[in-house]
Amino acid sequence: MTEDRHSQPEEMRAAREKILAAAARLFAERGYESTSLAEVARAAKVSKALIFWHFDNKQQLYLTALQKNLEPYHIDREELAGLEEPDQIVRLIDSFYQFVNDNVYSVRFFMTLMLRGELPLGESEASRGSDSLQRVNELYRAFRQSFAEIIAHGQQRGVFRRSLDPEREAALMLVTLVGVLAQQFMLGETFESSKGLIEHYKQTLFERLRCAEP
Amino acid sequence: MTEDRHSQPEEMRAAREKILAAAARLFAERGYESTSLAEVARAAKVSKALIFWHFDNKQQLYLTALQKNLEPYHIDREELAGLEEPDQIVRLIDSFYQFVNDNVYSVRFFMTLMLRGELPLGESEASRGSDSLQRVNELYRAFRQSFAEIIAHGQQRGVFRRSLDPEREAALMLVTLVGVLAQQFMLGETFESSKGLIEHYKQTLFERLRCAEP
DNA sequence: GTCTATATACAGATAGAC
DNA sequence: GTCTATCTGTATATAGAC
Repeated sequence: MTEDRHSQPEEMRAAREKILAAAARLFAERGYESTSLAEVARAAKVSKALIFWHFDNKQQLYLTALQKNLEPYHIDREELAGLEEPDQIVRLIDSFYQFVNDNVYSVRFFMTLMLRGELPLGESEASRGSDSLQRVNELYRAFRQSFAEIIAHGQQRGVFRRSLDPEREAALMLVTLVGVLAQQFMLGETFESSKGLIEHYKQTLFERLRCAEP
Repeated sequence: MTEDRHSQPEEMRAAREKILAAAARLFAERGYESTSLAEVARAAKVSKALIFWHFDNKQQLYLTALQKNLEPYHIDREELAGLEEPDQIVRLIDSFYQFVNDNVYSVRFFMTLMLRGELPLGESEASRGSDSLQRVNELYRAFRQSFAEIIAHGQQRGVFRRSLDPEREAALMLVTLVGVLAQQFMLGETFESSKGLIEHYKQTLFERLRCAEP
């Protein structure tokens, strides 16, 4: 999971970009309803009217900002090559939380959206909003599938128990990771305070996955 | 986890109660920002002005409605008495999801609030933060502690592995339960579709907790 | 206690100068 | 492209009759 945003100095960016950056941050922090365009304008240091020159309306700004938040991320499978399966799993778990930690606002934002089913514009077609949500779902599935593949490989190589169903295990893993995340956000805890729990989970996980000595 | 709301026929209730009921439902469904008092008034079949006679302002109505949503719930420890520890755990897990299923709106609502940090909380003191969030935290802790106690008891009776730390295990359990919940909400799944996952988790859990034959 | 009517503020959105 | 000024709708909240 890596990010390749090519960021530029604040002052040099075109107004449109400044608006998008401010909007992405504010919508993520405060949500759609309670973020006014006046606030976005102030944060971006432009006039309200300029927002309407660049975007048709509030919703379109919002959708564009969403997409901007999602585009740069992908799972980096290269970096796992050559590692033992257990290490691959550890690496994937860590990069999951690294990603989350680096993008608290966006992640919180998307969790809120999905939680409320707030895919704006109503969930009926035509709303390109669901594209963004679609992307999140893809990302989620990609993680799950990566875990499943690693487990399956590990089984073939005899390091993981063969009695397990990789898909089921991967699904449960993702659920747990998301649970830690949710708790972290919901109880207002920091990433640091969750670390103990995460380490404990890794240990638990390997006790489950690992073969008894062959 | 049981509910003991004493509901009355819609027409007979005092206006204040009708307002609270409508507010609780609408806030839970649509959130604070996007629920107008006009809608509440319409749903409660009273005038907007009457809301302000009964409540100081929108926020106070909101907080009062929240409390109404939470008060009736508690963990019913009686119902666990006499069961074997593993059965107690199964029962607690099931009643957790039963509760959630019976109160989708409220649960979703509170998760959203906590996620957005919309209420000034954080689990440690200081927050004059709403009583309601405090209540949610208490409930969460009560569940976790119940699990920890059951595990500890099971250890003493020799049915669970003694090498485990009950608090740690309970924390991880809650995280997983919340994770299933979060996924259910976020991916728009139904409770039914999560059942397979939950059953798989129970099985995984007991493989971890149970002693090898003594 | 409950209503109608109204005050006040601010949201999203437009017009038009530069 | 960016601004100031303004329109229009709707939100919270109040006044006052009954």
